[in-house]
Amino acid sequence: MRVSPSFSPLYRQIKTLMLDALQAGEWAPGQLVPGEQELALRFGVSQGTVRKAVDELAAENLLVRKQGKGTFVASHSDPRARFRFLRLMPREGGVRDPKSEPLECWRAKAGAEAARMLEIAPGDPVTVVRRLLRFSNVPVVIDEIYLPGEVFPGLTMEVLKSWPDSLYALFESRYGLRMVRARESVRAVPAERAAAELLEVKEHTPLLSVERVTYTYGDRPVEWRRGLYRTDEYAYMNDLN
Amino acid sequence: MRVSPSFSPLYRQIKTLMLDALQAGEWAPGQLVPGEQELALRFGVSQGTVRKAVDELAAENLLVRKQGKGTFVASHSDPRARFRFLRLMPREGGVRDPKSEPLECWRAKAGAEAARMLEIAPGDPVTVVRRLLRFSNVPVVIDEIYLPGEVFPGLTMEVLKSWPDSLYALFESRYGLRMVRARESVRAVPAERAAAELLEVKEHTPLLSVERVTYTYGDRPVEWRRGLYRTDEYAYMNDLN
DNA sequence: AAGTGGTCTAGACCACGTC
DNA sequence: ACGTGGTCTAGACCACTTT
Repeated sequence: MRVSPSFSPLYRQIKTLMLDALQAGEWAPGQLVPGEQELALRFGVSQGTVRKAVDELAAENLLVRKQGKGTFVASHSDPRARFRFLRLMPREGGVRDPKSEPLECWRAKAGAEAARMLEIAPGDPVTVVRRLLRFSNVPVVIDEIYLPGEVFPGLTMEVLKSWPDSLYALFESRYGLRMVRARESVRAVPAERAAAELLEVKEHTPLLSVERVTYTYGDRPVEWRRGLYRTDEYAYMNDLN
Repeated sequence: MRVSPSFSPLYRQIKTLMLDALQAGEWAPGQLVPGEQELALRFGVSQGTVRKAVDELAAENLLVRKQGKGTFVASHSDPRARFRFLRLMPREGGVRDPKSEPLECWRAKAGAEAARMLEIAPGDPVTVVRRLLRFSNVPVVIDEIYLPGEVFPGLTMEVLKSWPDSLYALFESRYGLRMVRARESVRAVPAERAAAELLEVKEHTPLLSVERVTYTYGDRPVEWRRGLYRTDEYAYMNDLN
């Protein structure tokens, strides 16, 4: 007898409930979440079932387990997660020491492409940020970042300049918004005049064009950016499994 | 009291034993591995412990679980795994329909860089393969592939031509060697004369340079390749978690 | 000592595929 | 009907951190 045309195991339902709690901000980034025993009680299941839900959330980098201490909500402020999405690494060993320098920040209306990527209507307000990334004081990356205005109100140059490091850490603490996953599309393009000057390379030098859409909880896109990377000293590293 | 300075849980030891069996060829690619109950008996642990070991091996794409049927050794012949390492996708939807055309195949001695990448001695024999990948009949990728001669004896143009599709499927069935993971390093470079002609683009057109080292069981490097990708119609897609 | 996550076991039952 | 992996439970004990 067919009983369950769309069967969903208990631990997945628990996982969804925990996702809801994360999205609603009940547990904020960096904070300790209730123990497994307590969650088991709250959801009326065994500890093992909670454990499986937490396992999956930890595998997706939404939670971080620390033996003996507890389970925490992942945070962009965590030093180990600071450059989680930055794949650019030195070609020859060495260290990666990025410094962000905001260049511009203005308000605009979403064009067709930005609207499609951010799943908003064309003409909706967006905030655009341009910035330069230096590694060991050498300019390596230009980013142009499109953010839905509704999601990031009051974002100005002053605010950007007051946050020396990660944009995502700023978003997290100022807007309570955590970036969960991203998808990048990488191509090779020639440097245009303006980009060449900023990156201190000759015009037409091949650059990596890295377009990224970043998603928060619930697969909601909240950032679209295009980066131009110099790849003479650095390379886009990727592990394939 | 400190009891275990280097504690290793049981399921990891089981996992290692299973890795040994895979590496030794006791279970060949595509084949069914013994059931969890049987493995539990063989290793003298509970089914749950075997399960955790298999879980990790499945997460690493070494095994594939199929409910109701059993657990199988992952295989490059599996249609779903055929282009597991190829990140190039059409920019505008559409389908990906790669056809491989071998261009050259010769024997050589490993240079300094190839030797370092393949962890062999400079001067050791290597086989070099050059090939062209066409998508919908358009040339998109040139690959130059370095293989340790010891590992791939008797590899010739005739052999390559007799395998229409995946190189890795060939390696697997002819040499019993499975590619487990890879690391890619992506940069933007200008097209040189020869590459430009093959890819039917103008000289100096920016191309993606994709260098890949591929590893088999036990993190043993067995392939080093450099690809040049046209990225006008296709892009290197990457999911960040 | 107490609390957390991590491991291991044993057993029951469910969903899926095959015979 | 049977065998496979998938889920769920309950309980014991281990490893790590803090009090």
